[in-house]
Amino acid sequence: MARFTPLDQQSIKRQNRRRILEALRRSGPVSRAALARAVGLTKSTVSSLVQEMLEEGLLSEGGPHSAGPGRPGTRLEICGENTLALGVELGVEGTQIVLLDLSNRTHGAWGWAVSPETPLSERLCELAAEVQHHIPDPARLLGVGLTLPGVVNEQALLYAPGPGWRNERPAEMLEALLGLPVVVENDANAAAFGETFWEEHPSPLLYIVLTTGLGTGLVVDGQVYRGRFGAAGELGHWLSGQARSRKEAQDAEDTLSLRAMIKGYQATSGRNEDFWRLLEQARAEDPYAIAALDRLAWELGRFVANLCVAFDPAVVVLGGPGAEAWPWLESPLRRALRDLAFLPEHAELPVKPSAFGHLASAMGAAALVLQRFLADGGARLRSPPTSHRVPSLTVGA
Amino acid sequence: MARFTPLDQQSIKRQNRRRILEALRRSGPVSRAALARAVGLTKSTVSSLVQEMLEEGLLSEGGPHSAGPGRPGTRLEICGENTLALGVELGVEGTQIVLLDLSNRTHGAWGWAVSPETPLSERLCELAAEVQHHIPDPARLLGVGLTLPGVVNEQALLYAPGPGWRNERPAEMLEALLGLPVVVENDANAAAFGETFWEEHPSPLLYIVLTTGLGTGLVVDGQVYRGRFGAAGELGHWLSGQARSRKEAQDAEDTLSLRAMIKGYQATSGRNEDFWRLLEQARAEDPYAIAALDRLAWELGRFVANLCVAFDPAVVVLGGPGAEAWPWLESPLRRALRDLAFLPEHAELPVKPSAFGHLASAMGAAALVLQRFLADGGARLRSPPTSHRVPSLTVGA
DNA sequence: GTATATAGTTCGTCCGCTGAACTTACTAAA
DNA sequence: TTTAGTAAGTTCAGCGGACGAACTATATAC
Repeated sequence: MARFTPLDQQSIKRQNRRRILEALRRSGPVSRAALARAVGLTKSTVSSLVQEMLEEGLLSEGGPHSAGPGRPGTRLEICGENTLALGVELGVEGTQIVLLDLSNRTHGAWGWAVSPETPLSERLCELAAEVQHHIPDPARLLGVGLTLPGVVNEQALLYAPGPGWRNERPAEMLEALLGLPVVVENDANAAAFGETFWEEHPSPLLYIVLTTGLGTGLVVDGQVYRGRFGAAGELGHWLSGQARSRKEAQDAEDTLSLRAMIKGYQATSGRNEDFWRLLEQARAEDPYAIAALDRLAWELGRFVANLCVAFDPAVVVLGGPGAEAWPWLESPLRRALRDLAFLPEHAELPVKPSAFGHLASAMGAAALVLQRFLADGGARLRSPPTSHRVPSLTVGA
Repeated sequence: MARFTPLDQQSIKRQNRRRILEALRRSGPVSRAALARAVGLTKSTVSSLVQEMLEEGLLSEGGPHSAGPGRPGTRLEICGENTLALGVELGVEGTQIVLLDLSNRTHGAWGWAVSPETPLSERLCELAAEVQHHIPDPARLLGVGLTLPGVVNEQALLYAPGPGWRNERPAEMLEALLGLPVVVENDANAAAFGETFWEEHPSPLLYIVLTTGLGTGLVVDGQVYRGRFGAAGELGHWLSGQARSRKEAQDAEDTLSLRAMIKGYQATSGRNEDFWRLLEQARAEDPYAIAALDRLAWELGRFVANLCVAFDPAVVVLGGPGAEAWPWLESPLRRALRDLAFLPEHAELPVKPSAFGHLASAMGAAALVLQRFLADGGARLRSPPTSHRVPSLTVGA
């Protein structure tokens, strides 16, 4: 039986600190008084909590801000320098990195391609070297978020069909290499989380990653839903048809994925081109390309309609390379959704492309690190508050 | 933006009271000292909280309980009389009622059949009359839980395909009729919740209701997952095939449901019999009946395998009339699951029949009422016990 | 009986939030 | 320029709730 850790007064404090940080993150620089109103605490409480956080170097004071009569407030801000998080997407075909902080600033974003067969350990070493070279003073980071294109269960990778990895422990490996806390997550889950972390979205949010294959991530009330083994949302592997074994069976990816669409396009047009070329053709109004995208959109609409009777999301966000085709997808998708919706409400379900494009997973990974930090009310995860005022850090944008 | 209600010391107290109640509910009569160990509080804290709850009539003291050397403890128990909850399942073909309390005692269970076309208002009046007649002093109830075979969103019924109800407000109606708080929930969700409330289960738990149609309920960490409109888990309406409209389309119920199975059975055997007769035939080893059940089991296994890549449950519970066929379903289902599992882990997924048979939904409904009560730390939802609520209460002394 | 062990109570202490009173710093009108 | 008005931020006594040590109560083992 789980050991209970009953709430104590400190947990209240932690909670209130978290709320202050979240309010600051959302509403930008505001005064203590405004903060108190926003989080529902008294001025005195906010004042003393803010005082602490200032001393810890978590917040910083800006100039006075006058608005109408009365004493002007002092602008409070989250100190970005001390709340840096690194987000890394280890994709099948490349690695993508972003460096962010809690004040919503992006300090850098870069990536590179890799060969799909590279072993995970090699990818991690490569990553570690990159971090050591390009990030001055990595010890200041709160941590590293790492996403993988596979099933992640309790920081372990169970299975990644794309690159063919099985039963790996990337968190431990990377922690050893970098000496930093590492959070591992499935790529679609991370992207879904990132979307809710930086944008205003209703809950539940369902994120669909449309790439070679198909995957989804679900965030409910700010929490990633993973299921027992982290396989929740692996809907690309939903079986249709009557086959007696998984190998013979057809799955959702076989009809809904860029791979499937390109196959159809190649068959009808006779052209042997990849997704990006196909998009170019569509821009040039090539009927084969447009027909292929239309079929994709319809399949996607059918899929979304089905997700409504499974997860009943309040919003659906489309990500992955497939999202680049959004202009061609939107209206046929909407039509399919209207024709196939179970509830009339589902026909109006908001569906939109990701706000972060190809950075979505990496941004989500970083968000997971920041989220952890917030959950602890901004407690220093490492290097307890001995010397708080550390020299400032600037990273190439 | 949601109004924040920051934690105060009272919420800690409420939380601790809840934990004490939950520990007592699980572990039966125990001493204050044992309780303190179980919930991780000090003896003094437990003592004072228990003192209060005794005075409120929430707990009662039993005789001393001696175990080895040392002063024997005083057995503490939840007072059933003051924690009664009524659970009602309004099914398509009948109404089922249970009367329970927090100490896990069943005070009664009964039901009756109704005509499927009866309007909802009539069903509720009939129910109210039944309650007034058969329950002495209904005012003592903590509340009534009501389940409906349809989509329930924020206490309103959006759509119930079975009886054909749409946009009804059963909670308000029943509250007016009975003068009691009412909680409304989808039948599968309630059954799922009941299963986690009274049995030890890992999370997430997925409950499959196999009746004429097909529905599921999901409970994650003790919370029912409903989605935006309460349509989550309406998987009977998952579409397969390429149809262009919902009417023409085939859905999961068309292949996986008792209706579908019976249709198949009637076609092969030429016999025009219902599910219960089919079960009798199976008991008599009729090959047609057994073949029909085998097909059902296989479809169910395929469905469960798919649910693993959608919800990735830690346990699946089978309910509804279909669960009565469990002896014939178990092994073919297991086989299908093994052949179709995405992860090796999924092949071993625990699948079991509901512990509560045809009472499952009604028990779940009652559980929802009790759960609310617990969440408030056992605060009287109605009729505050004289001096303990508004005036400043004297602790200890 | 004596020793030991456990149950339950009492009371002083600590911690975090509150609310009222206060100081500070600005705007606007006289 | 003065003065009233208003809002920001600080201070401090007080309160509620958990804690822990010391205490009392009541059993078993010998």
